[in-house]
Amino acid sequence: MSVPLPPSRLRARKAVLPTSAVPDGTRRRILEAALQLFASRGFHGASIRDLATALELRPSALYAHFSSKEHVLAELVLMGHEAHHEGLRAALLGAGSEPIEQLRALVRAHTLLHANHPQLAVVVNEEIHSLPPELAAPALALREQSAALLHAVIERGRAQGVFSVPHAGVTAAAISTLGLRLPYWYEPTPALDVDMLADLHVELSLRMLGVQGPPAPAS
Amino acid sequence: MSVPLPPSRLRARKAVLPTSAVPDGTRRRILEAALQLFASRGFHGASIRDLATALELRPSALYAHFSSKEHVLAELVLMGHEAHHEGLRAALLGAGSEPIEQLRALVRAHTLLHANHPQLAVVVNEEIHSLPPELAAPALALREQSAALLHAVIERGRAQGVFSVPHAGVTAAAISTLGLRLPYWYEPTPALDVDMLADLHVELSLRMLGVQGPPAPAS
DNA sequence: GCTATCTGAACGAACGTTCGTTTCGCAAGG
DNA sequence: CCTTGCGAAACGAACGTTCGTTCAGATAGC
Repeated sequence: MSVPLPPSRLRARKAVLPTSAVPDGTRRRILEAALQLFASRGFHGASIRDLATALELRPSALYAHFSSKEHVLAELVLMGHEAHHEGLRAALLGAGSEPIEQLRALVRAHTLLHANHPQLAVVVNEEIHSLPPELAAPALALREQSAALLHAVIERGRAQGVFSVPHAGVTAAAISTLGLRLPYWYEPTPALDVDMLADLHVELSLRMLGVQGPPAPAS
Repeated sequence: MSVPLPPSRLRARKAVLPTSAVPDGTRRRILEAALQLFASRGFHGASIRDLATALELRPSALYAHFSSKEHVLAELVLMGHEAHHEGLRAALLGAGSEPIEQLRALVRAHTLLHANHPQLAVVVNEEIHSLPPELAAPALALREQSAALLHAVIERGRAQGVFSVPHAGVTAAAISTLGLRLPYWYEPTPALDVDMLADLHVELSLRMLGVQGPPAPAS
């Protein structure tokens, strides 16, 4: 009951899976509870018994749905990368052929995904290192593909002369990073909702790429 | 011997403490080995026995120097925050009174610290969440002071009209983030050494702040 | 009566930590 | 020069607990 609060990385918020590919049922409940726990205490800091307690189950019951604790993490990590990659791909498809529009779409999607699914963003980016290489590999492959999307847009924009950057790789890293650290400080408020945040990240990204935007409001 | 390689977050590089405040000896060796281990496997993923093995000691020997595993981490986390804060403070003192120069100094120092001490950066930013609140508190206080330094410079620049940002808080977060994610992708090479990287981060930061820099080289 | 799900008990291993003993460098005393 | 005593450091063995996981059996829905 009155156990001293364990340290927590993310304010407790209900974890929501970004996909409907996992049908309702115990398996989905396990994934959502594990997402919450792994995000707040880390993979090694959250035990199977913690997970079972959160689900009001006995530890052994989990093994009817997953073959090991690592496989639960692996599924979360893969799912997160899939949602991310699919989000970027869809955004790019919906944008026109102009690099500026494409970049706007990518940064918006990247920011919205990280802001709307902070726990998954944390687990995907931190706890993937707790997976053995063979379980992490599929996710890492997806990650490379996602990075390639951004690089391609930046390179095209540079070739067309609409982007002007001192160093494409460092700039791409900077833009990706905007989203990656979000879960650690951002929380939606009426004064700064996810949509405004995405617009701000687009603006910052374009500035880094040397695109002259509209003058900033006086505020 | 041929144990299957455990997953690792950071390429193995010798961990160097950024301070000479810790005298040579076993205590310092423990801190450096723990830094290496905690950075690569995480606090919960690295055991006292792992640490002892790396030091060619028996687990019990460590307790002559630290009262618990948590206290080893706490010392690393505090030391990292102190080095960071002191680095920023010194950089700011060495800069003039112009916001642009002050920002350049802060971003340079921030980037150099993270690039030169990647393990410490990772431990400080990720593993601090494994500490009980009372051990994390001193470091968190320092962190707030460091953030305040950046905020103050941005606010002064904005008041003087040399910076023009759509949202000061989000821009400050973006600039901090540039350094925080460095350990995960950057490694010094002749083609991109730490000094060039710091310059690039300064340039990106000034662009985000709406400062017109020199035109980017054609490369 | 088959299948899917969960329980209860238990397994061996690994965990952080404690404690009595041993080792060793070194200064003091004869 | 040898002995003695001392404090710091490391050892070796063990502690109680928690870890991930297994498995035979109970339960429930089709």
